[in-house]
Amino acid sequence: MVKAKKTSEFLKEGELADDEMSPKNIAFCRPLVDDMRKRRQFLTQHFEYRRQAEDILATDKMLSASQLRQARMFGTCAGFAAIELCGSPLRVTNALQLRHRGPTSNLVLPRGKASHFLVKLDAKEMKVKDRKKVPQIKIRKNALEGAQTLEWYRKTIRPLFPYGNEEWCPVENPQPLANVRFGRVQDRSRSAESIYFFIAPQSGAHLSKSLFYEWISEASAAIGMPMTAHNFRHGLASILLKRSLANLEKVAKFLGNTPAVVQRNYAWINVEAVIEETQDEIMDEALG
DNA sequence: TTTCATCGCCGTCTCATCAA
DNA sequence: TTGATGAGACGGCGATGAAA
Repeated sequence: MVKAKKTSEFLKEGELADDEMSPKNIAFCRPLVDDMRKRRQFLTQHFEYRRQAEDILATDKMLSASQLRQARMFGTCAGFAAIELCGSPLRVTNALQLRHRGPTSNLVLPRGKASHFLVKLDAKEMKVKDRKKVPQIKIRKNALEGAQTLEWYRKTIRPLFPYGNEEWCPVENPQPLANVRFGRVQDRSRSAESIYFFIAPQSGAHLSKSLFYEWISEASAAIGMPMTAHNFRHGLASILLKRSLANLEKVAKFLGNTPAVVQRNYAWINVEAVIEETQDEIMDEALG
């Protein structure tokens, strides 16, 4: 094996990739740390997804199947991005499997005086099994509109899914998609609302990761920031580390990774940041 | 034809185990 | 106690087939 590593280009590349972020991900993150405009676009992309969905829904006419798909896609991406950017960059499967109903619910909706959403992941659902590393995550109502976007998703987009509205969810013989619009087809004798916050278009199960990857790829490209779902984690970590190397521990906790892993993945930022911080220290010494 | 679910492959990451 | 290693889980993504 050692010999093979010395001779095989493929294995050499694999060994290298194991130690650092992939070139593709670095290519995505670099503009975020270098370009203020890109950074702001990344951090507020949920607004743009929401605007796209609202544009599609701004009609009194029945939606076509394609328009319905687009509205669901942009709306779901807005909700997902709000969780990642205004709450915590959860792993994709954890976010897609959030449940706000039922005995295993792990997403608490705003109620009473509380205006925030609360994510309460169990250690069993996390890649990191250490319970101490699984904090509760508040998604607050503030200027970044995390909670507002989730509330909008819940009230406007989620009911566009067959199992997204308890007042008219079909249990058997689902209505044609064309009729699934703002609850126009109602059957109060039926109630099978999905327990999942993000719902699969054709069942009451959670939105599948493959379909979501397709949606986020398409939606992000449409707003001029092509990315994958996992790029939320990479992007946020890169931005925070670029601000200061002292954020290393903070970023590790934020991502649910170990500091060693963060240091290894974002070494390319560290090198540049170390040089810049050192230059600043020299300038401080020189100019007092 | 379009949309979506499922499957599978490869890379990445965490964790448990073991040797130094 | 620390570092190396391998197993297993998860992320990323394409291929394929079923259903509308």
